[in-house]
Amino acid sequence: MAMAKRTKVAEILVGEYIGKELTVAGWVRSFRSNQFIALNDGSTIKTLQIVVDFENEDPEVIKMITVGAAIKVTGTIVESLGRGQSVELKASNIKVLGVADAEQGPGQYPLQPKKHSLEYLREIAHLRFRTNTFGAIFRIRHHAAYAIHEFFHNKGFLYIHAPIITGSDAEGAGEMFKVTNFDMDDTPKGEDGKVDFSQDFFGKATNLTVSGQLEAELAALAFSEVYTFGPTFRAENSHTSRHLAEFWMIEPEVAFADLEDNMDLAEEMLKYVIKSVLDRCGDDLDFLEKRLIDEEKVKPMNERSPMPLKEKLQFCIDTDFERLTYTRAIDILKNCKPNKKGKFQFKIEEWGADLQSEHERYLVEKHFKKPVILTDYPKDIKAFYMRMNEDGNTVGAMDILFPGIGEIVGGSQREERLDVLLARMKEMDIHEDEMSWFLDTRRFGTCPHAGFGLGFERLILFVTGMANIRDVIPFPRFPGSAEF
RNA sequence: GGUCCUUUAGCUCAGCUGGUUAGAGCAUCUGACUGUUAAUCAGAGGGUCCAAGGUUCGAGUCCUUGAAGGACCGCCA
Repeated sequence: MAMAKRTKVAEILVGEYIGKELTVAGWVRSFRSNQFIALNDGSTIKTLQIVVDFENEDPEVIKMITVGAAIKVTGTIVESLGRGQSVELKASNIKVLGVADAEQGPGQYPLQPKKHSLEYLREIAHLRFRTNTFGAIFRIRHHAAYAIHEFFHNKGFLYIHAPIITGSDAEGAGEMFKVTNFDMDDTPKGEDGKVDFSQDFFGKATNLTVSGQLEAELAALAFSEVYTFGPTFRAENSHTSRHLAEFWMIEPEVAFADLEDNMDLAEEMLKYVIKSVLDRCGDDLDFLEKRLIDEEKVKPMNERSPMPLKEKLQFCIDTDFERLTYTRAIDILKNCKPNKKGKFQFKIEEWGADLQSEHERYLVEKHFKKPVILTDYPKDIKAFYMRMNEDGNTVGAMDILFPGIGEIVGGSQREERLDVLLARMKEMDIHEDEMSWFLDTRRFGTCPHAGFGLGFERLILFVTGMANIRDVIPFPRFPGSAEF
């Protein structure tokens, strides 16, 4: 038997329902005066006020209405007599579907109608969805993901599902997690005493993917324009608020495109997603903006955000990203005040140095004060598949740097010339035989192509104004932690 | 992998140069009130001060080691 038809809170708050009888279901956020329930069903950050006729209601039912309880209420929508809301539901029937034990001790409902620390909520990630902050974050995350598919679909890109288990260990993007079906206490050994993966499930050593790029390249050289959007895994021992061991990445790959096309695509996509979130998640952004301002009140002026969240997002849409070469960036950094005064932990001395995050931050937050695209890095600090420039020293790479986040996109024009690619692989000691399937694209109908990787969680950090990447993915995985 | 910070009630925190019975707000429980907006008022219960060791007449406070959490750096998205 189906549950009686219910109307979502989001719908009630914008629709014409006064005088109508309907049913709602959700979780109690607060219960005041034995009379007013703030009911949230996740469809919006807002709550619907339920007015209980406490004089005629069963006292046993009223006792079960506590913060966190799931209830179903039938009643009539009326204009509110109070000030905080325009409409409310006058309850005629209340059914408690699930109580939330409020007694002290183990089993107590851990969410109270008050501010909790993000660290505490991280420990109860299975319940943090029910808070305003995480409700807002994950509604925004959904809309951002939807906007990404929408953007690429509208442009005629094909969504390609790259494999999560990969037989390649040369994706070149970091340490990999091993995938095996072996009994770890009794692994088959070969004659050389090493683990014999030929007896494993796949008949070879396999890993979790660190990037879908190589597979996306294969597809791009047939469909012209493709993208992947899936989980990726890095077994790096990273202890920062910007890294996860499991994160979601968007990787478009475009044939017949060069570095400039690549930058145009990335900038257009970022603006599209940010605009979609601004257009569709206004209430959630309002809440997060206010939360951020409150949180920053205790910080000194120079550590606060230069502008409120929504204004920052609008600014990002309205501004052309600053595009400059690595070489020009080094010039600016070499001659900037902090460098000359020794304020940088790592002084910029000469061309070829890898930029530290303090340098990137200076360029984005102090010098240009807007998103920056850095291009044409020295070949020695970039991956083997990036296209060699005419100068023989730099490659057609591009990194997009965002204020407060740092690198949000990393991409390049790919090396499509077989001889040049082979030479680079030899230089960087990457074995040709393992990559022959990839090299086939350069052997058969190769063409100029380009692509990039966008860290989805880093984009969500930016649009929500959150500070820790562990708070923008439902169940974060990082060194020492894989809870839930 | 490196550097630094934190750990006191269910939650958020205060606790001064070591001093005798460790506090507040919220939450919980009891009662009052009943058009509230994180309701209000009165009362009650609730503590292995992260753990182990040390210094001291005396340690929540000082020292050592460990654990857990966090920030930053490196690796990158």
